[in-house]
Amino acid sequence: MGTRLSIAAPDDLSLPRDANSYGYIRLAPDRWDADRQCLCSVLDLDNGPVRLEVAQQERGQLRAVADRALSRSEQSSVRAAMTRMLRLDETEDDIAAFHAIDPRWKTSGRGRLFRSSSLLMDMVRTVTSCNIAWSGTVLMNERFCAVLGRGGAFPSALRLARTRPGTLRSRCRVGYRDTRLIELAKLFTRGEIDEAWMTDPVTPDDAVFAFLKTLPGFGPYAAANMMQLLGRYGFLAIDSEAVRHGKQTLGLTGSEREIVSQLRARYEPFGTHKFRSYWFELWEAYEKAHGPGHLWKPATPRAKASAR
DNA sequence: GGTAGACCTGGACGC
DNA sequence: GCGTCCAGGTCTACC
Repeated sequence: MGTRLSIAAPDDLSLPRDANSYGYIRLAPDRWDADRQCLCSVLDLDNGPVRLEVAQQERGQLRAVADRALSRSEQSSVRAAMTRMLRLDETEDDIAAFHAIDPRWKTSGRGRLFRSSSLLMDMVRTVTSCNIAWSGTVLMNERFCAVLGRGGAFPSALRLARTRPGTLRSRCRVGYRDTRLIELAKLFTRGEIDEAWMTDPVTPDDAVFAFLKTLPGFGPYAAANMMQLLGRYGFLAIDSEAVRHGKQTLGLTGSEREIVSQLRARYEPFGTHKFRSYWFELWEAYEKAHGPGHLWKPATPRAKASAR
């Protein structure tokens, strides 16, 4: 007999909209069930892996159903995971502040960006999204969880740190990213990545960004992407998809360098919210082309970041 | 500081 | 079915 638990959410949260705000919802062990409109995931908890289905039946509340009984401590872990993934700790005032700077998203209510249930998972997903088509990222993460994770969950830092590069390369097909991912996991096991420091509002953005760029596999794009995943939205993660958006949707012209420069100028007025302004503009273009994100099926063909 | 080339995979394409 | 080419961001060597 599984456990059912209710999770308090901000009144302005819409699960279909806010879960489908970033492509990581489509990376194992997470999944959006478009038919049942629920968020599915696998978490590795104290007593082993558990499959979860999370739905929203009423305003201000989510309901999670686990496939086995959960201890009190495990229930807290589920709540913490959902809080992180759906950014439930971003208040309505936080979102209103974004809408005050960029009113284009006030009607739709967009403001929250989906992320992973842990910092390590966000970092691995970011590294596996670099220098590869989105379909490759999806495949890598599927294999990563299937090969290394208990019950299909995301592996622990310890498990990843103890994995041989050859295993990652041959069975998870991560290519040259093998040693970078293992080194990253080792930094976690040695306590050299301090999430509290990175999320502390007192820590300057530039210090966090500089630290991220020292991590294996993290260049300017990956570090900027991690900034938004840490709730610091004042950095633009410029990749080939951003340039494509500039050309195709915004009609920018010139060399790639000139387009990047125009993109930076375009989003500069949004200050500490610029990533969200950029991202929701990009996401809106995807939804215009493919329909609402919460109706996308896993097989819907999409370009790389259209699923990000 | 800027630039070129290697890294690795999956997919598209031509034969 | 096979071989070739290409996209994608980071890293390192070199100027």
